[in-house]
Amino acid sequence: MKVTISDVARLAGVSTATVSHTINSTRYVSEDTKEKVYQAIRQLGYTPDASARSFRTGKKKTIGFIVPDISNKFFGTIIESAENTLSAEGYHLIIANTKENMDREETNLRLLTAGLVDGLLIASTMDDFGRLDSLIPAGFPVVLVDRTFGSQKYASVSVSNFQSIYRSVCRLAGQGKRRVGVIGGLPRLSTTLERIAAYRAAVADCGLPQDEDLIVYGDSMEDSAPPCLDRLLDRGCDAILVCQGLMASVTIAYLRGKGIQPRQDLELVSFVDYDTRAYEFYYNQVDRIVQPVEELGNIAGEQILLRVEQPDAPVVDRVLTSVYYPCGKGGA
Amino acid sequence: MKVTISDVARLAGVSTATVSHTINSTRYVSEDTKEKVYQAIRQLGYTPDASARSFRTGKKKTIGFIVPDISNKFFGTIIESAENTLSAEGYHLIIANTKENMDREETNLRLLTAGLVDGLLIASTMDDFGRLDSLIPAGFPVVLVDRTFGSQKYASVSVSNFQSIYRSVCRLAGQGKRRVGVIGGLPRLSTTLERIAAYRAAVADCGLPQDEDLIVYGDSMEDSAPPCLDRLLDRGCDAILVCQGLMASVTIAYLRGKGIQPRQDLELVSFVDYDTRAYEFYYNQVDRIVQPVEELGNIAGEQILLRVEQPDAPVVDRVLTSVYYPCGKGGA
DNA sequence: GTGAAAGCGCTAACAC
DNA sequence: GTGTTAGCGCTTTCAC
Repeated sequence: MKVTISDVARLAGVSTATVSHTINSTRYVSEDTKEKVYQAIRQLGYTPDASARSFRTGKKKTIGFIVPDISNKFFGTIIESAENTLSAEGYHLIIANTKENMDREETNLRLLTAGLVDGLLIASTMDDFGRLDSLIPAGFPVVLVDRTFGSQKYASVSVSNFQSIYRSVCRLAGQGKRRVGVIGGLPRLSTTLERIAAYRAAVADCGLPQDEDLIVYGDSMEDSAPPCLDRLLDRGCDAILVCQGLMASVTIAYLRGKGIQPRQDLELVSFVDYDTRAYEFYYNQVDRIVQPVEELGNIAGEQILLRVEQPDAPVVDRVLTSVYYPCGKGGA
Repeated sequence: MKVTISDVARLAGVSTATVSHTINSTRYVSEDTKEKVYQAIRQLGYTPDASARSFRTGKKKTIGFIVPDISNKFFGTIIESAENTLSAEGYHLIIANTKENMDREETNLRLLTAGLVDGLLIASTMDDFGRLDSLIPAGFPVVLVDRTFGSQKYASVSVSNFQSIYRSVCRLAGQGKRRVGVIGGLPRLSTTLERIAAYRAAVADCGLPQDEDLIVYGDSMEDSAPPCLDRLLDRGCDAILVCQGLMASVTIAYLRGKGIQPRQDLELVSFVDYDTRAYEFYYNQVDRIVQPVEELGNIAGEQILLRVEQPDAPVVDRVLTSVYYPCGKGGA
């Protein structure tokens, strides 16, 4: 049957306390005793039971991550770097996929906060901060990732694209483009709001026509890109800004399929969520906005660990910035 | 402080046993009593503690998934569909990323089997079945996903690409292509072995030159595609088969960047791991081999649940098949 | 139809 | 430097 700490204690001729302390290095144990304990552990093939341990200590050594779309490489990469940081500290990651669905997010929040995890990373798809907030028990360690809300209640890590987008539009204007269309993600997301705001500001400042028809929204999933693009092409754009990585890569493929050459026929500014090297050939005819995806995940991991271990640490709002690479140039 | 089952029992004027049975519908409770219990639960905002429960019952309602590369959309999609199946049954998913590193896989196996999860999905990067096997406690529920080993010891779900690859090569030969190059993933993986075997068989059967220089291997990660491709181009291929989705999409981008038109300058057969619709324009000049990725994930989820709930269920080896779509045609 | 109470395996306060 | 033991919150057997 299952080998317990008492079995080990008995065989080693010591108390369970000593075995526990030996395993956890939590008080002094003489070399001799240690040796006896480890010997017994090996002999019995003992592994401490994780459930019993977390039950006893209240720590699960597990962080939950509520993600809108795991199959999106953007989130896949964030998860990867967060998991990296967490596993280095002995934490595990539980993934919950919401598919941009608020009810699924609600269900997952309820389940995960019920003693399953020590803390939560949330890339929320909620439109209403109140709804999110009401689902989080008081004092529960939370870090908002990528998508934020105005409130200072929870720590957050996000990327500001205002400057990148603003510059990209100005540069298009400087090249003589007049009708600059924009494709955004889900309209309710903080990321989309900021991006569209930057676009509007630049369009106004550069004296471009402020035509609401030039702004179209997708649902942040792949399939929504082609219809968005078709609408903008119908409306006679001479440049298009695609504000979401997944939709951007689909857009480029779609354009090429239609025989429309980026750069020659249409100026394109595209979000790139991936490691740029492998894809440089794919994006070589478009202006790129590159988000620091891995850094986002790393910081998210660090921040949630901090909050789990020091719940009273000051709430920080970390805002990273994306980099704008005009086509043909190397730097920003 | 924390609200426990005793608090609820006290307020409802019943025993903890009754509260437990009410919550879990595990023995008859009168309507009246039920009402009192639920009332107390609501009033106190009680949530049963998941750790205590799993400690007591030994069931964690959690499955672990050991993945080689979360940021690869292929695995992202498998995770997504597996999580879907699991969450419908109240299970959670813990992700461990190995980055195709055997030592990381070993560490994760040790951690996850130590009472953290009820069962394990493994897309192993191991070259040696013995090493994997020795890390899994006897009787632990395991399902091998995508990558298998000859042994019948564990249940598995995988995709056979033999037929697709064989046909694609024959078709290239039929079009008069002679020097067909192939790019494989990590040589040690069962998936790579089968794919290269299919290639060899077809090359031999079709009477094409059997030149070992036409077979190159990457590491199943993005960055390895361009050098592989350069080597094959140097060796004068008139057709190339890319046997891994991530490397395939990079290959296409790379070719286009070099001004080499698939179809015109070079025939291309490419693995496509994604939902085909959104990307059809990207792949419209290449022959495609499409794996049933979502189905793989769904079945993986079902199988591990089966094994967790009935450890003595017969060990099955589910082999799905990919579909070959010659360029320009709709069906297989 | 419901209650009393044992105990899952571990940690940590207290005792020596 | 090490042992004794209470008890974490829950499920479940046994009893009535």
